Amino acid sequence: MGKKISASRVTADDVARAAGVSRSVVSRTFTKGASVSAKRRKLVLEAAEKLGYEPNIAARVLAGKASNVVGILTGPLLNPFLADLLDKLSDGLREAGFLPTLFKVDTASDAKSILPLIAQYHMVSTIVMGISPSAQISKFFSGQSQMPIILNLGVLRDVEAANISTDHFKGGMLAAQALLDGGARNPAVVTRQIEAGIYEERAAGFRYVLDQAGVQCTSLQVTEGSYQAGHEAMLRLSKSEKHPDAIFFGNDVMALGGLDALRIDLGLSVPGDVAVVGYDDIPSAALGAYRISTIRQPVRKLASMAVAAIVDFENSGAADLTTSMIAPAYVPRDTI
Amino acid sequence: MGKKISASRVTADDVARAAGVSRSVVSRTFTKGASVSAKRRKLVLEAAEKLGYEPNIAARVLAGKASNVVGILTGPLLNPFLADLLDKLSDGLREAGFLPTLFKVDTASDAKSILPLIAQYHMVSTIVMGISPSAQISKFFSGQSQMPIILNLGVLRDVEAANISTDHFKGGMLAAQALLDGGARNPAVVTRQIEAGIYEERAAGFRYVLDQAGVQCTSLQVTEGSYQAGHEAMLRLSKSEKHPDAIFFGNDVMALGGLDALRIDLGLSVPGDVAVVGYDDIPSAALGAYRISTIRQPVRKLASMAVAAIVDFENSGAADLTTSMIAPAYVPRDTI
DNA sequence: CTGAAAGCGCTAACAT
DNA sequence: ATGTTAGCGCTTTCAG
Repeated sequence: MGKKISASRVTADDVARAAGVSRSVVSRTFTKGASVSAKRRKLVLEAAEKLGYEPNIAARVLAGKASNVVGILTGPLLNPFLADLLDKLSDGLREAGFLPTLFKVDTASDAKSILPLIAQYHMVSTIVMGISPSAQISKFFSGQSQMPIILNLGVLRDVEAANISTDHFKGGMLAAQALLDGGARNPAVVTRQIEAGIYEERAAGFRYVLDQAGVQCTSLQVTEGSYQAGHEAMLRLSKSEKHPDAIFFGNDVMALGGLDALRIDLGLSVPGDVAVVGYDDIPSAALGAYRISTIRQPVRKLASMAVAAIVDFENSGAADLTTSMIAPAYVPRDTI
Repeated sequence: MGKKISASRVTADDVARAAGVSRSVVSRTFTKGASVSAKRRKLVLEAAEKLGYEPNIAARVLAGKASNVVGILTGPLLNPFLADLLDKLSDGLREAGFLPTLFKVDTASDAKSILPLIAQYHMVSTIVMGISPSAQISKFFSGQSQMPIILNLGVLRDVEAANISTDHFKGGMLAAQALLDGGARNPAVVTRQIEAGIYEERAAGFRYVLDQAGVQCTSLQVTEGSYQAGHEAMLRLSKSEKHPDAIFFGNDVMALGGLDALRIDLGLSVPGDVAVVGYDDIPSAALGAYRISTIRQPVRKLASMAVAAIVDFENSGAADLTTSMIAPAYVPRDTI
């Protein structure tokens, strides 16, 4: 019990000695674009292989090479949309040669305590997603020599960072149009209250199209984006004076809860009695028993743009703090 | 466009100068358990605060301090169970002062290419989860001076690593017992074929209890653990000679697909005509339209034990390569 | 308790 | 193309 693990590490000097060359040659061998004769390179590679040498990143970074680690400050991974985004992000980052390190927090206020930590690691970039970037975070960014990226948090005016996001206003518009096309006369929208205005943007786009069409809209705001919250919101909505015949849920998880309330608790038919649209297009939205019509976020595009921004930053040395809004798409299924 | 970001960093020397002390004092101030007079400590802290100093981790590690980064080699995060596990793991790791960095791969063979990368970072530990630890990975571990942890991959004989897992055999037993208690006469099990034997362990436990009870069991193996796979498996099962009246799906996602096949495609009632048990207890299993009876994996426990193992390793300097199997629990819902 | 000095392993001029 | 040298920012003896 308690197996001792060999702690000795093989250094470039060891390899140099074994290969009968200087340390520089070893370093160059492992630096792409450096000049080493084929003969010595082979010598070094063989020695390295035999000794099991791997360059020490800490030393490399300290010696002035850019670190290739990018921080990901994310909200709860129980959120299927975030998990998906993280998945795509790690793929993209890895392909581009970056190493994602995770700072997961449950609330925006948790994030504060993590900021100093992030600073210590001299990341190339840190990507913020799934939590509202408070003033605190914004201020932190402006003091760092790294590329700050805010991912999918909608329109943000006060943050100095590259802002890459789904166009949530547009998403809301698509939802409204779909519902209208489906014959909605009395729509409602349930949004979630969070610092970042993404749910509000969705709702605003929704109402905008409705206004244009001269249709009134009921709004309901809940504090969580959960199944429970969607369920309760639906029940509450059904008790209001004007029974809505079409509901736009701010995300799919809430739509799931709302649908169950509608069909199981209220005994209504969807889309017969009430039409429903969700948002995100998480896997559960496609489940046979739900098949929720929803607004699909461009996860892959979001991820690849974030990676591209970091690559650009490395090449140019300057952060391009542009805002990019990517249009989502309507996915028709069986709830409209 | 293209905002230049200030690249200058504040070093311990800067702080020392500003505080009128030597660099050593600054270092000690930031090393817990070092001796610095209250007066100078205050001086240093103030100067550090004013200049926005954060110790450079790369330098610290290079100078001999243990790195606090632990690698997580994980399978696809689209797997809700893995996402959940990762979520809990990052929380635990952070509380214990570790920094999780992510190596996400889609298949076990992808993992090979990542191994050298992991070596470069001199992690304290790396945790493998959601992919089958091939011989390649095993061999890699044995050469490293870090704590290797295999998380939730079942019984593994050939790997030199701490093995922390749900007791999948036990899980299978629970599933069988539940189905038997529900009156199953003609059960079936659908497992997934992967290198690591976890699905096979579940099925083995399942069959073991059935054998004891003198009940025959149909087995079906699929290549993916997806909704689609579960759906197709169910359809196939229904066409076989002996129509099963109880199905154990190797995971909840497959159970979801199977349930839809049962109710929507086959027009059968669950649990009236056929009983179903899943495995994992992912959020979707609890959805109103499904409410799958399932075997819940001890995610929190899994995560905390992994963290504890790393903490132990840091304290003792020796890796405790014990195998720990944690019992899952049966969660009765509406499909039995 | 404090400061001086010696590295940790690597890269990047700088001379060959 | 190669070797030599000087750091990167920090921790840690070692004297004082």
